[in-house]
Amino acid sequence: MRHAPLPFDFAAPSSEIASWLIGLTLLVDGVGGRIVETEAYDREDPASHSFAGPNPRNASMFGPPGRAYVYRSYGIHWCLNFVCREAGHGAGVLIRAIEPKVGLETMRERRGLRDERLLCAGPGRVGQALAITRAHDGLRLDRPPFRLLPAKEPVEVVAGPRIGISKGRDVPWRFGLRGSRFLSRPFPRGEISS
DNA sequence: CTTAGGATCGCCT
DNA sequence: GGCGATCCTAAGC
Repeated sequence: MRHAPLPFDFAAPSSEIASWLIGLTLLVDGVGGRIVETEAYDREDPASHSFAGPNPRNASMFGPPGRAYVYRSYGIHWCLNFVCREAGHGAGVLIRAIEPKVGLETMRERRGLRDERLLCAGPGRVGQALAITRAHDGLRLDRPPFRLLPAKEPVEVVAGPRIGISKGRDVPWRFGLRGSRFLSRPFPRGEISS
């Protein structure tokens, strides 16, 4: 597939942006790697934090696009999203897995692990490896500490059902880099590619 | 390989 | 009081 040029328009639908992000490099304070797994969420989406309307936790999801929405998962993990659509809409893309490339030792220390494969294989692990906290909530993605870099080569993107949700399993809004060994989980065989 | 339980917080009914 | 856009560890097959 072909990537949208950077900087692309975060006002696009979250399902499109989620697939565009696969293969791009994300750095936070110079640490990170290649995005290999994302999930899209939208307002009319029972699995989305925005489904029930604005509240203090999800406020930045209803803010301007192109910013971070950071939430606390299960009271323990920090998870990073990119806000999509127009301000007030309530859409976003969850960054679920990254192929570690830059700052490997920093990420190993933060995670307390050596195994590269497990450093960023899941949204909570990404948060820990990139030291995401509430302080990042609402920050612009086109400025430090964030950096989003274009892919060097075209990538093959696969899609499938989202993980860890009970409602909204019907839409294939999980996207991944085909064949990557850094996914949080493998994609079901024979899934759609683009 | 799969399954089960605990940690721990914010918003919901 | 219940339930998550999760992860880790331990135990079972």
